[in-house]
Amino acid sequence: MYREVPPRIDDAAAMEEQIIAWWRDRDVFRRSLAQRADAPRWVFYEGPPTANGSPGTHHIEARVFKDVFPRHRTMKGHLVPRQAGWDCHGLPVELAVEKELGFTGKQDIEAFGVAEFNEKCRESVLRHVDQFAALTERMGYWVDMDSAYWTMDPRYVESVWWSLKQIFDKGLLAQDHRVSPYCPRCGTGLSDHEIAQGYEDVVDPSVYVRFPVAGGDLADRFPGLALLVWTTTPWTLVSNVAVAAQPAATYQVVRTGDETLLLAAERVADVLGDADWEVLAEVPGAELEYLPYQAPFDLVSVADAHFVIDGDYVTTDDGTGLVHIAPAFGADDLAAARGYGLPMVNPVGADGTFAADVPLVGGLFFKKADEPLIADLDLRGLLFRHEPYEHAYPHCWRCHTPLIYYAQPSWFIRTTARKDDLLAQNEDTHWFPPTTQWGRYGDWLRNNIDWALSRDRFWGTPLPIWRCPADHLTAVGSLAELSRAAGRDLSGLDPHRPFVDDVTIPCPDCGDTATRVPEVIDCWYDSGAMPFAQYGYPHTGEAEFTENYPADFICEAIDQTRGWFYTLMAVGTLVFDRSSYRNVLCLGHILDEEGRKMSKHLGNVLDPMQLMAEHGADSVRWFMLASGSPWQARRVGHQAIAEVWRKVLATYWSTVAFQVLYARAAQWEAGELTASDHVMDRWALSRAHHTVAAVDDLLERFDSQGAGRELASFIDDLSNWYVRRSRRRFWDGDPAALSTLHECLRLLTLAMAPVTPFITERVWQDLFAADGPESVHLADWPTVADSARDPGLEEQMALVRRLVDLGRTARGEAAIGTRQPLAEALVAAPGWSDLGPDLRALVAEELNCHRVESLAGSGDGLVEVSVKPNFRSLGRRYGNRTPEVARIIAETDPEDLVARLRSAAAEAELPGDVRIGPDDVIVTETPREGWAVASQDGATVALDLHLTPELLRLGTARQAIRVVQDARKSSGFDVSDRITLRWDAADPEVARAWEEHGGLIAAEVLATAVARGPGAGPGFTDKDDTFRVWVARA
RNA sequence: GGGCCUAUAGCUCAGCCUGGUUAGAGCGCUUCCCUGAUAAGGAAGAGGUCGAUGGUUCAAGUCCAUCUAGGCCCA
Repeated sequence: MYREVPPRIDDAAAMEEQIIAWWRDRDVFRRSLAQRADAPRWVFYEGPPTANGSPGTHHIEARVFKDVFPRHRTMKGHLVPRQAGWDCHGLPVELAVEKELGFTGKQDIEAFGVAEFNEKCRESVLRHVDQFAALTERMGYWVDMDSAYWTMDPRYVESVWWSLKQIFDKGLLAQDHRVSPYCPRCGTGLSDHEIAQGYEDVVDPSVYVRFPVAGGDLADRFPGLALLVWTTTPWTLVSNVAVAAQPAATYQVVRTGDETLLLAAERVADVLGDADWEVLAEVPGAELEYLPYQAPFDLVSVADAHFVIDGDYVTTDDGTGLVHIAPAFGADDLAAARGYGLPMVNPVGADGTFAADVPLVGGLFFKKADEPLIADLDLRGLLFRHEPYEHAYPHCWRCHTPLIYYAQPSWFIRTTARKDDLLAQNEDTHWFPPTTQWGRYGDWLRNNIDWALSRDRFWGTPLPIWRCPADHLTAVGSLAELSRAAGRDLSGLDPHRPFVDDVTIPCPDCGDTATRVPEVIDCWYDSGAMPFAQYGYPHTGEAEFTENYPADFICEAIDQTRGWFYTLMAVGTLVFDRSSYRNVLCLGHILDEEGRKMSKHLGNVLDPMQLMAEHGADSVRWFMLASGSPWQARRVGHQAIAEVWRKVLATYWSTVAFQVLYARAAQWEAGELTASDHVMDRWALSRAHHTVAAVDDLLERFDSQGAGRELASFIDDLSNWYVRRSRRRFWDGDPAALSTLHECLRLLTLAMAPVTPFITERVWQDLFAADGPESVHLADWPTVADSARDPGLEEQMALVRRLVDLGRTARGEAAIGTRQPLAEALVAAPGWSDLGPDLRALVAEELNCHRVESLAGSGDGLVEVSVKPNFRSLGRRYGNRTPEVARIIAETDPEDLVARLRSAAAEAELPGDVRIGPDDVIVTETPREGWAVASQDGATVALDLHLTPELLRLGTARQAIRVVQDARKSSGFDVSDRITLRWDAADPEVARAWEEHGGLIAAEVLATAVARGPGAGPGFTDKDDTFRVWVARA
């Protein structure tokens, strides 16, 4: 027999905590893996969260999706290895520690000691990982945290080293220059994150400069022609090597005053303003390529330069559409200049001052050089215009020094050399949603630039390259290799700074002493290496890696397109010539109730642990999975989550509690499914199997929203139709009903287990564990029996429910409550004639009408027939004649038309050579008079409103039953308690109703005795006080 | 500036791929009904120029183009 269960779960969180403890005690997660040890694998990779702070609600989102699909696949018979991982390195961790220590820069860290600082970073990571672990367990995310990979583990670092050596050996890892914001005072580059904190409004000079054209066709045609170039950083003009033009834009040669200028057509009016000007010629931007010009300064020597190049990124929204290129001081500039083999000219030193030997500006701080340079341009007649320009410019957030975009040596992975391979790998990857593949992500790949790998920082995987004074480079792939190279045992070395920095090796090329280069690597490389590094491959874990590569499924939020989705694919392609994953689910972000991004700054952050404490993890999970589209940004709020419990999970539980209540009352024992011909049983089982099949299919396609819709709809059907309609059978302990609901709940519980693992576990324990696996999460996905499916019956039941709704509408309009029995209802609806007697009886009972008949059979003249064209079927056949055919149908006598369509021919020929069948029209039949009628979509229900005294007395009896039931409930009686019943009524008709139907009333309310006359106390009365009743336990 | 996503009821979201003539659900509001499991359920009402404009089509919330606004990512 079932265990007793409470009618309601008042504290979902407490229930879940018990389940968590139970899982832990029984080691259920590990066993769910163990029992699939030899099963085919469905590999999942956990993208490691950066443990630099407390987990937020967005972490739950991704982790719910990372959990539900592996659970589903596990039930389906796969082994789904799930190893947790923690991203330990990187600037975010360093910044968090710097903040804790009150540091303001690299100098502070160096003074503190790199070893000590890195130790603090390690501690910080450990601290935050604990919080993630707590969240993970609480939300029911099953992932193996005991064997979690940590990117700071020596074994992991060694594996990363090995892969970097592979890339180095392929010639794809090299040092080059990278333009990045740099603080000349602090002597360090700044990350994007830091720049964002330091924008300040400043006034810079905005100068328009003439670059005289130095040759070519245009120079011949327009002597004295000059390019007009706009810049807000005059100091970079010293390093000019080219001018970029937008190839797709149109440029004009314009005469103004006594000079001739070239600039973008769209800019002419803005730039020349009120001055008189005349367009002499138009030139497509693309034709300007290689047009030579005279450099604005000749202070440093630049060879093979100074011509116009194509610049796709050049805009004509401001400036002149001609952009001066100084590769040392702009990322776009550097990229564009590289394409033309142009040199990089950098006369500015690391301290931000011009080299001493540069004429005019030598020794000046870069910003201070603007003034003398502008004066010099003016003197030489090259300055066209000079005005102040106020704009936001990045400053160092620590010392407020203006940053300089500055080319610094940096290590790159030549991903551009493998771009075609990356695109090919992307071609073979399944993206959800599919648009990401060639949209956001594909676009990023097509515009791929080399991966700037190195960081001038402390807490990261050290770049394993040793360099000797002769610049010979040696890549090291493991501590063992390093030991061999160094000639001493370093197997126990912590492969972090500063310890690796102290290891020197003799250069294999020249024997001189090689020291490690100072950089650490981008922590995104660490996480991209997780498919092999989590096993320490190839130094250890060969078998695990081979079995688990590549992943079948990964899942993160959309911001990872340029993050983990990319690095995982890139590292896989670079090292193993294939991407590391096959299917990728890309989630939208979680927003607050106002649609804003959650941030500490706005104070709109929802603490995930608190959210689960309040609503339960199941409700939060359901919300994340099923409320809105996974790949769309969604708003999360308390109300929406509370609704999940109320509408879905509480209803599910309540159905379970109902089953338990009556099964226990009937001493019913679960066993084999009791075969039943009852139409409700057949329908419920069909719906259950339908739901299992649909949820299965939807989860296969990562459509958790669709799966939630199916589950919620079945829960509603079960609770508000099957149970409601079948109550009497449960009171009677009907084994077929109990067995059917048992089976429906079993199928539902299994299908819902991946989504809401807690409540389904609870239900499993209470109802099913005795006859099956100990845990629902050790159970197999249910097999769908085609024999149980009956789509025709499901359709017929849908019609029944539609007719019942129509009947209610009709009653509502006639203001006659459902409790009042009526003599007759007439129905007209497509499909009505196919309904069996049991389903018709169902309609009669729901409508509380003694008879339900077909409207068509009620005799001629009673019924009004109207016909509407069915455009969907007509349109298919008649195309542009459809409106005309619709008009012809409208002009046809509807009664005649319907008669013809219902004749044996089932077809009607209309004027204009129109031939229509029964599907081409929607027929609505309504009785003419004396009926309450409701119609919709060709279905009509008409209720006979004529109330006889007999019917009225029966209505009174129904009212009496209702009042007694209420009385029982408010007196706190148990549903099976027998009672004695007393009643009194002044109205003789009411009294007659009581006497006439006393037996019925007594049977319905479990009264052993019914007598007229007052009982003890005030008793209970109906709404209109037509009678009074007294109840007492028998 | 570029790319992508989104825009449907007061709010949260379906519907759009595959076009069909009173556009759906839930929450909230009003009225009523039903209730031996239910924090439930049902009916009706109020509440929609389906972001705008143009196009394709016999027919557009649905397909196409442009625009606007918001979001995300990147400059």
